[in-house]
Amino acid sequence: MSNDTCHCVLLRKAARKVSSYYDEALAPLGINIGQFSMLRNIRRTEPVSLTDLSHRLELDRSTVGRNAKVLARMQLIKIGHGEDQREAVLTIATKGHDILEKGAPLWDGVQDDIDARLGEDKARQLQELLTTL
Amino acid sequence: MSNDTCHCVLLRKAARKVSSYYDEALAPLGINIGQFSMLRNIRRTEPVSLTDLSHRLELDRSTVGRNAKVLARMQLIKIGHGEDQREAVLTIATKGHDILEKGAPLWDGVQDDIDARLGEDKARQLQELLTTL
DNA sequence: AAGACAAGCGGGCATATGCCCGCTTGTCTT
DNA sequence: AAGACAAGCGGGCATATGCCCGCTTGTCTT
Repeated sequence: MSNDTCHCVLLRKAARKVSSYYDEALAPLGINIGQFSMLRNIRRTEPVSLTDLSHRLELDRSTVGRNAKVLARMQLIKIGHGEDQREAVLTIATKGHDILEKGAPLWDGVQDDIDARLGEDKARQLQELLTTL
Repeated sequence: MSNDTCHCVLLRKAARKVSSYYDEALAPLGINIGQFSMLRNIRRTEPVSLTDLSHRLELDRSTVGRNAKVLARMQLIKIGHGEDQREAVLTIATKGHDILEKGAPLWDGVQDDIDARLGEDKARQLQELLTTL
């Protein structure tokens, strides 16, 4: 079997490509899809620790910690402490809420484009397959 | 719509997850799936320039250049010059052929596992969808 | 032939990702 | 209460990715 049909390589290519669609759409906000997604996840469960967030995002904790620092530097989130002094606790900052609001329609646009291009059936198929892997 | 159904985020998660399957299988060779895939692509078209390879891999040229350096440091490929003095030309080194041979069955194993888990139909569906994106 | 223009790279900058190690803080056992 | 053990992080190390800038080399126009 050739490399062209390797699930992994195809997945990685597709992920890069689709990410770039979202990145382009969000570019006016100076934020990429990874950051936007992380911001959304924080909002859903704030205040949230790095460890909890890393489980939700299925990323390594140290990765989440570093990515959080980038968001904090952009003043989109605040990194504080919980009752447990070990915990770093993330909350959305004012500017973060702003970005979330402005980003939503941009994000929707790309999502809708992809859905339209794939068609309803295939879009659902894709979701199913990806969550199965 | 919630983040859980974002094509992009799902794709990225799936790509990371599946990559880790391949990485684990290839770990005994001290190589990861990205490197292995690149090695295979080089073999198919060697001698190949960075620019050509970047088109094949759908990666930025500078990314390919840096990744090539890693493979060269591992002595899996050689980075030489073409007739065009501007071109950096990649060829598989002896050790690279060795890794390609040893890696093939490991790679097959993971691919077969995934195919078996998905079933023939869904595996084909996945390939189709990913190339459509 | 000389100058304009393009092709091919490398290096710098920024972010992303995972693993390991060691430190601090909290909990649990005896 | 003290010591063992675990949880939560940060920092270091390595690789991965894209973009931009500037340099070298090749090509093309006049």
